[in-house]
Amino acid sequence: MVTRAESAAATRRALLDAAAELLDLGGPEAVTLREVGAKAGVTRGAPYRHFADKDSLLTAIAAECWEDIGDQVHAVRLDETLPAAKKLRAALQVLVGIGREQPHLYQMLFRWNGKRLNQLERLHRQVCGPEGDPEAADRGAARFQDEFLAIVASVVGEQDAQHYGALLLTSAHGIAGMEHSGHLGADKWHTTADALVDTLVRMVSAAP
Amino acid sequence: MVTRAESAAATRRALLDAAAELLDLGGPEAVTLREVGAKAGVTRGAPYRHFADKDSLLTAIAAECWEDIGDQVHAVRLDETLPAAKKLRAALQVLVGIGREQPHLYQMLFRWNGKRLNQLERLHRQVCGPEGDPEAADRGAARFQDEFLAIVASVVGEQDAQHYGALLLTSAHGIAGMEHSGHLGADKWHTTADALVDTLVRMVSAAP
DNA sequence: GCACTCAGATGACACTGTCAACTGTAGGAT
DNA sequence: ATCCTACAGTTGACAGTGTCATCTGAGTGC
Repeated sequence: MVTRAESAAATRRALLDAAAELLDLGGPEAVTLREVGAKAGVTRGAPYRHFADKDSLLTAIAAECWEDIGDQVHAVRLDETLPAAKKLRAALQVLVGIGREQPHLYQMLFRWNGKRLNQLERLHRQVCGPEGDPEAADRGAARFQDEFLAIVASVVGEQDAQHYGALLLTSAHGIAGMEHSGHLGADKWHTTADALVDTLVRMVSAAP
Repeated sequence: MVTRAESAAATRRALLDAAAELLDLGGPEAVTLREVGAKAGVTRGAPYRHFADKDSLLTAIAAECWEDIGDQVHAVRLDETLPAAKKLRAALQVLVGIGREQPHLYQMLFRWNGKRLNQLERLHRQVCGPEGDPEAADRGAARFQDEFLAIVASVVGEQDAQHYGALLLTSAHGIAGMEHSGHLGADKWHTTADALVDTLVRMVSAAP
């Protein structure tokens, strides 16, 4: 026999998995609460017992992805076999790789946190309804940032880590985005995302 | 008296303007055909006489923006008072500036051309319905690319123009995107979008 | 003058997110 | 053992949405 808490947790997981699959296949528009419920074996209203709204569900997926990214970059940072520059390259490739293989998921990572709740609404949710935990994604992103910054610092020094870290991250983000949107076609620019990342790392490594 | 063609052209313009305003205020979700029609003084069905669907309307807006960007970069390229590196910076700032001041419009520029019609569907549209001209945006982007590449070539030479052009463009795109999504907050990275663009130009100008 | 074309209006349909009200059961209190 | 409560999940409903088939009426070529 399963306790009620276990059952609820299982449903929540099933909802997340179903939503992630739909997101992967057809983007955010394809994630309908009805189909998410059907895939998870419940009905359309059930998700509202676990997430405040559709947006919170997508944010929760992004949060899990951020956590995963944090783990990967953490592993890269601790990998003793890699020289610093290679670590930098590997860390950036984590992002670009997700952008390439799960573009819709990637978009969720960097989207404007749609209904950024003002303090009043957040309080209301905290009292009355299920907490979407909109901060979870931010915390995951911050974890990644810390890991990433440590790697950057090992290449350019603590002093310039913030600036060059931001430069590398935004650039990788742009590479991922334009690769996805088709504006970085090899026939258009005669280069590839990977080559751009390499150049980026090389230039920053040699930066004054 | 107005001819029918004039009236239709005026309506089309009104639709584009109304949609652009709604897009600016509330993003793509806020652009509803009903409200676009209302703002333009027609009803919800009217837009379908000018655009195949909502997506085509948004694409048309993006196309106009690309054209505008092309003009601006063209002017920058011809400006004799600017040294090459400053031209590069100015060209990139055109993009970053739009990302800052009209973020929703900016997103339309680089989105995956949603319903990228396969050849069959495109033929069908060509025969039966109004042409959304999904290529217009691509043409506008290509125009910008040519202008931009010429400026890049004047800095790094013809040989490396494609590669470094792509690097600069993707990076600027990432800067604009992360600034918009709030992931480039000054409190997080202790730097600004403008500073990043400057560093980018400096590094590329000094590149081997 | 007349048939025709086509911009626009209108009714309808399927689908969406969301919520109020309801149901049934797990799990603690008596 | 019995009652009670909390709460996961269901169901019905509603307001919007994009989209299409159909209709209307005025400009236009003959």
